[in-house]
Amino acid sequence: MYRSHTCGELRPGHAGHEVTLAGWVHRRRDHGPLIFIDLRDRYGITQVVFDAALDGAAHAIASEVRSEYVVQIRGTVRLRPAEAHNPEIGTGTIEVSASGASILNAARQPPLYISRDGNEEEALRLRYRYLDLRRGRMQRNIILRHQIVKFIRDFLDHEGFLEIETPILMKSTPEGARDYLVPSRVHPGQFYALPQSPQQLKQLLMVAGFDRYFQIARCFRDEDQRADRQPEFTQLDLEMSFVDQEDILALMERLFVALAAAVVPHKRVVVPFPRLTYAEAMDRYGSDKPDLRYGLAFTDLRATVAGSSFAVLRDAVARGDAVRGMAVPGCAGYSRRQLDELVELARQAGARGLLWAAVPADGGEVRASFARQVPADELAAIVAALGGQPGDLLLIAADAPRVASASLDRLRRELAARLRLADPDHLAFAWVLEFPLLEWDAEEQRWQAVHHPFTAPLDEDRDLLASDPGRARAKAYDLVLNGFEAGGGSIRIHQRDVQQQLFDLLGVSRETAQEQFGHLLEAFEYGAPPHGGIAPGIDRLAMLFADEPTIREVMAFPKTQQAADAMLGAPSPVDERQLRELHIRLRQP
RNA sequence: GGGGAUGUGGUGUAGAGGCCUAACAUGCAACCCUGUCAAGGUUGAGACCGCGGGUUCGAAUCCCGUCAUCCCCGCCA
Repeated sequence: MYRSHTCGELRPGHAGHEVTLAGWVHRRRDHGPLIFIDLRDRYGITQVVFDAALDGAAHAIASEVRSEYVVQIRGTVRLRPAEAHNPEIGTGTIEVSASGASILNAARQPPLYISRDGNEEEALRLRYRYLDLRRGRMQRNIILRHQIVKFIRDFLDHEGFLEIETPILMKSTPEGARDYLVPSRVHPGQFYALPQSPQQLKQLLMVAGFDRYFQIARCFRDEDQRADRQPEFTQLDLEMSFVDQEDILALMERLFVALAAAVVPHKRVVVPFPRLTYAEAMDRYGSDKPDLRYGLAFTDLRATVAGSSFAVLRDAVARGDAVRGMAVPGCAGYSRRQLDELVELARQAGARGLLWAAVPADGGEVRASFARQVPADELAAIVAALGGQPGDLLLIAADAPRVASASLDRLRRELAARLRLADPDHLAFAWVLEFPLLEWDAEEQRWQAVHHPFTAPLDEDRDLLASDPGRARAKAYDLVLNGFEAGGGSIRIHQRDVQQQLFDLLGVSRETAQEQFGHLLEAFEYGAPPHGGIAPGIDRLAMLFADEPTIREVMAFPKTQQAADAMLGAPSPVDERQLRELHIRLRQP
C-alpha cells in the first residue's frame, strides 16, 4: 500500500497517528530550514511540514520536490497551533510532521496552472486535458456528473426499471441528423451507423415486454457544434409501456426534484413544473425552450393596433403578421446608441426592424421611435397594453410570427443577461407540450415529422391527419431547464394503421418504410403495448447543475468545435492496408 | 455553408507604423529566510509577436491568404 490515508480525511482525532500519504505536490512553501508542502489528491489537501532540525533526510528530499511531483510521505499527524488553522480546507486544523519522503515521480513545469483556476485558452486545456482535469473545477464537475448518473440509476432501479444496453453499431436511417458511419470489413461497401439515439431499439424492448427500460446511452450526431452540443453526448434514454403522457411527466418530475435535492441542494426548484403549450411558448417567449427564471413575456398587440394610424402596424395585422411587445424594466433611460444596438440585434435575427417606446421613470412624456406616426392616445393604449410602468423600455416587433418570435427571443435573452435577471441558484424546469406533429418542408414539398415519425398524434387531433395535417398536435413533450432543452420525448404510435397514415403523409413509400423501418413495423404486428418515453440530456443537466457555460466543462474528454480530439489527434489518417481491408478507396477533396 | 471574436516568453495580458534591443504579472531557476498556506526577499533565464505573402525607408502593429480555438445563424427526426 502506498498510503494509509487520503489527503482529505485526516482530522484532529488522528493526532499522534503515524500515517503514510501519497499524492501530488500542490504548493510548496520553502522557508529554508522549514518547508511546507500541500499534498493533493482527489479527496483533498493536507499540509505536510518538513523541519530540518527534526529530520534532515526528509527535509533534503522536500528541498528537491517541485510542483506536481508525485510523492509519498510518512509522518505523524499533529494539531496545528490555533493561529495556524486554515479554514479553507477540511484538514485545516491538523498537519503531518514528516519523518520520511520519497519522490515517486518528478514532473515538468505544467503548461497550465493546476493549483489555481486559470484563464487559459481552451485549446490549451483540451490539449492537456489530463492536467486540466486535475484542477478543482474539473474534479468537482466530474464528481457531480458521477453523482447525477449514480442517483438516476438508483432512483430508476427503485422504480422497477431495467438498464439494458443496446448496440453502438447500428443501421443508418435517412431521417434526422447526419450519421457517423463505420465501414464493414465483412460486408464490402456497407456501413454501420452509430446511434443518434437508441430510439427504435427501446421501442422494440417494449414489444419484448421489458416494460420499464432505461440506459445511460451515448449518442452520436454528425452536425455542427455549439456550446451545448457535442458530436457524442449522453442521454438518459427511457421508455415505458402501458403509460400515457401524464405518467412520464410525473415520473420525470419526481426524478428531477429528488435529483436536484440530492446533488445540488442549494438550488431552488419550483414544483409542479410549469406547463406551456408549444403555441404559448412561442407566443409569449418566442422560443420552445424559454428561460422561465425571469419574466419579460410578450404581449399580443394585434387587437390594440389593428386600426392604427401607423401603416407599419396596421398593415402587419392585415397581413396576418404578429405584433408583439415586451416591457423591459429599468431600461427607459437607454441612449440612442443603446437602442440602435437593440434594433441591430433584432435585425440580425431577421426582423425588418424594431419599434421602441420608453416610459420615463419620472413620469414625463413617453419617448417612442414611432411617436410621430401615432396620436398620443394610441401610444398610451400601446403602453397600457404592454403594462408599461415608469422606467420601462417597451420593445415591439411586427413581423411574420416566426421572425417576431426569433427577434424578441433574442432581445429577451440579451436583456435578461444584461440586467442579470436569471438567478443562478434557480432551476426553472418546465414542460412544453402539444408540439405540432408535422411541419411543411417547402424545399422538398413534403411534411416532416417535428419529433420523429413514430410520435402519436393527440387523440382529439386524429381526424386532422386526413383533413388538415399541419394543425395536428403530437403527444410530444420537451423538458425545458433555464432556457435549454433538457430532454424530449413522446408517446409512440403502436397501431399499424396510424403508423401507415403517418408514413403516407411523410411521403415514405411502402417500400422505403419496409426497408428503413420494416423490423419495427413487423414487430408492431406481434403485439406492441402502448408505450412512450423520454430522453433527458445528461451533459446539459450536469452543465446547468454545475453552473458551467458549456457542456465541455462537464465532459472528461470533449471534442473541439471542429469535432476533433485535441489531445489524441483524432480524427487521423489510416494506413492504406486498413482502407483496403475495408474496401475503401479515398476520393481526394 | 455564412457571420463574428481571439492568437505576443511556460501561463495570462500590455503594446494601435519608428519610443520594441518587446513591457507587466505570475510561473520557472539560484540564493537568503523557523509557522507558512497565492509565504516573503534578492538575482537571473525565458518570446524573433500562430504561419505564409504583401505594403512601407521601417511591421507585433496596416493589407491579403491560411491554420487553430471559441461564440452565433443554418443544421441538430
